[in-house]
Amino acid sequence: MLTSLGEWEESMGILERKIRQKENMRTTIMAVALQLVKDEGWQSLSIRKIADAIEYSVPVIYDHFANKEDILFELSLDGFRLLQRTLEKNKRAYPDPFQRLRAYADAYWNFAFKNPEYYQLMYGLGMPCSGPGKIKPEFNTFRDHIGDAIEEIAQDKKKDESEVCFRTYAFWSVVHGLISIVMMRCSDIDDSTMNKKVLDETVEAFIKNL
Amino acid sequence: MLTSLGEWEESMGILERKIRQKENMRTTIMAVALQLVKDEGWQSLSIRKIADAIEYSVPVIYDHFANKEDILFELSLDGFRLLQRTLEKNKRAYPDPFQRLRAYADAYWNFAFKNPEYYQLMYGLGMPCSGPGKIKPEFNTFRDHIGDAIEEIAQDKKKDESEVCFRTYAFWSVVHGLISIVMMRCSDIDDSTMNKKVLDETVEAFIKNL
DNA sequence: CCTTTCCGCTAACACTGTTAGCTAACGTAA
DNA sequence: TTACGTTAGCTAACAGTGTTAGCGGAAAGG
Repeated sequence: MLTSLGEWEESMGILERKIRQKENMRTTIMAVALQLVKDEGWQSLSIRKIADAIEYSVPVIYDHFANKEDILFELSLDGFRLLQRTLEKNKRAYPDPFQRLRAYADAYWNFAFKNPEYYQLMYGLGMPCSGPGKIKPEFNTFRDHIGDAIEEIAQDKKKDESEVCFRTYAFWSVVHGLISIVMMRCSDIDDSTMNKKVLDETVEAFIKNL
Repeated sequence: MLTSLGEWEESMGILERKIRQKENMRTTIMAVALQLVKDEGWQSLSIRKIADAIEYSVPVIYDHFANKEDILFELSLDGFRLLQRTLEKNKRAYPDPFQRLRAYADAYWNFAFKNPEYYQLMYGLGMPCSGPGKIKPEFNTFRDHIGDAIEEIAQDKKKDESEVCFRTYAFWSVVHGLISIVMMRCSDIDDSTMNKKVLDETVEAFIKNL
């Protein structure tokens, strides 16, 4: 029973909402959550803000996700899938493994700075959505792509298995480490061109020694 | 009104005591906060938990810290100072710059895994206590120590300035990157001995090419 | 028509960070 | 001693958080 103008307006909002209702609620929640994270950072994401944005009440969200952490976790998986797609594109585009390694490093760099919110969710230490309990096979996407390229190079040069493993982790580490250091924005190298140059030089030096 | 030197000294004593007590409270809060972070992780640190632990009411904490973020920020600074002390010890212990680089990498590794809570606060992406707004000169401690050692090596081999800069960032990145990857515990290299071996091999390969 | 299912809501619980404002104890001066 | 000003440390509130129990009404099935 409607008892006031306020309640009537509210119910009209709900009615309008039902008219332009979209099919999948889950994807809507994810999209809205991503936008909120992009706008205000993952720290200020709240269930109520999502509920407001999707124009549903709070408990509806819990019909699709176990909890807030779960939403952030799914978002990070989306991030991994997005990165994976660009890596696979590069894999097809560069048959030469040396060129491919350069392309992978570039792709990782570009991904991180074009999608800092994803990068934080995916690789942030002590993130609510990651850690020992939350194992993501997707986490190793970048390593696996590097590994393939380095193995291809190793076959020509007859290097052994463990050598390939070490080189793979070394490459992954140097690229990931540099990007996360720069992302913390505490480095006093402020010129982003300079930062990218450091990456390029380092990658080049690494490749030369393969 | 003060009428004699004796009374003045007495009042100074009271003032000093008050200052001492105030500082004492601050360090007590920090100690308790650190313990709580160690026990339950920074995510579950709360002002009320700190208040309970120090057996004072909540607003007392705000006499010593602007907000919760400030407490985490100060904790991270303590972490940097702790790391700095061990780096300086290594600096004195290893006159040979090659040996010193190895020691620095070891120290960084040990620091991270002995004090994961500090490491998270210091280097966690998207941490409430770090980021663009919060500039910490202490952040560059590790880089500066590496830089000195690499410069010393470069002088013997007549390398130029920019080469030193690149090598410094490359070394920092590879050590930091590997540690943070392992700390995320999503890697499928589960044997920690194996992980350390990857670091050692990578560091060795890096040093060989200096 | 009545009954059953179930969608989406309200309202609550137990927390969180933060602060306004009071009380009581303290040091100081008369 | 008494009176006064300072201030330390308190209570209680505000506005927010994640999460869930339980209800109402609409739709579906008979």
